Amino acid sequence: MTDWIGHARDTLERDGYRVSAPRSAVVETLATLGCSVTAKEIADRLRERGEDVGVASIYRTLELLDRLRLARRVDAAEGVARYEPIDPSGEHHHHIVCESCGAVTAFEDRELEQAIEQLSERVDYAIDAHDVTLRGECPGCRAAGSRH
Amino acid sequence: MTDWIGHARDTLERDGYRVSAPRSAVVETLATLGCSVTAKEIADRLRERGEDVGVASIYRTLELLDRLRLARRVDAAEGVARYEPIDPSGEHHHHIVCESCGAVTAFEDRELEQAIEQLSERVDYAIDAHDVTLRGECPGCRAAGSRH
DNA sequence: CTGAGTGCAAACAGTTTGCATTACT
DNA sequence: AGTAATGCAAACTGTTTGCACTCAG
Repeated sequence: MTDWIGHARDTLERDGYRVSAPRSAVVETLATLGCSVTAKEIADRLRERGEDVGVASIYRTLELLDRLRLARRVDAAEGVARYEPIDPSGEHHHHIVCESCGAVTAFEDRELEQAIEQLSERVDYAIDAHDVTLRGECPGCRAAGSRH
Repeated sequence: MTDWIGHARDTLERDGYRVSAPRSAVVETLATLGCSVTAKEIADRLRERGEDVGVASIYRTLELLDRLRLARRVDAAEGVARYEPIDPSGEHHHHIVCESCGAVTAFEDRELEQAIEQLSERVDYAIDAHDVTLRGECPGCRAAGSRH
């Protein structure tokens, strides 16, 4: 995980982009926050640390990372764009989101990946990515007995 | 499909909501447009037909349909909320979106559903819904040889 | 010195909300 | 009459863009 930061820096450099301080800060923060991160979360975290970065630069950096396949946009919850680092090994996970409290949990499932792989070969699109989102009630909310 | 309209009307009525003209219009339009529909598309369609409905009412109706499980929000593409009718039989599909042109195609896959079902039993959330989105290049864009 | 990158602020797009009006029941 | 629902317009939220400025190569 930590060396994703190095990988990202290298890729940026190799592709002729400058590894500026603001960009580095966004990359590091994205790596730290890890999974399903919003632009606002990055901005807040950076502000706390005193290394303020303008929102525009954050968005531009995230878009760049997405374009370079260093990060991906995940469409779990509605309304806000969320990003997460892409592991160069190709390993990835998906998300379960709680419909009551909004909590997001990650999971991996070999069977699911297999089904998607096979499916991808049958369709007439050239598939290069996929997202799966499960929705339900998290253990905490179940215990609280909240029926939406 | 057509009788989803009746089903929706009945449910609204049964639950004590008025089946007003604007609501009906939204329900019918959603049924007609079918898969992965935005509020704007509904508004436009209705305007064309002269039965103008305010955007606020469209959003309120869609939210109501979502709450009553008559429709669901699909998180395929980023930025806009898309809705589609829920078939009372439980039958449903997922989407492939073209990263070049934005086209959306629906698909169904038994294997995939099975994998998700099994997975759902293993996790500690009470899963009641899921979304799968494949991304790639549609046949048209592939032919056009567009590398993003 | 030159252009890539930044930050600000204004512009935008989609969605939500407050409130006076309309229209079922 | 009483209240659910509507429509408008203003408010909001998240994101993008134009532009002058900065800074690294």
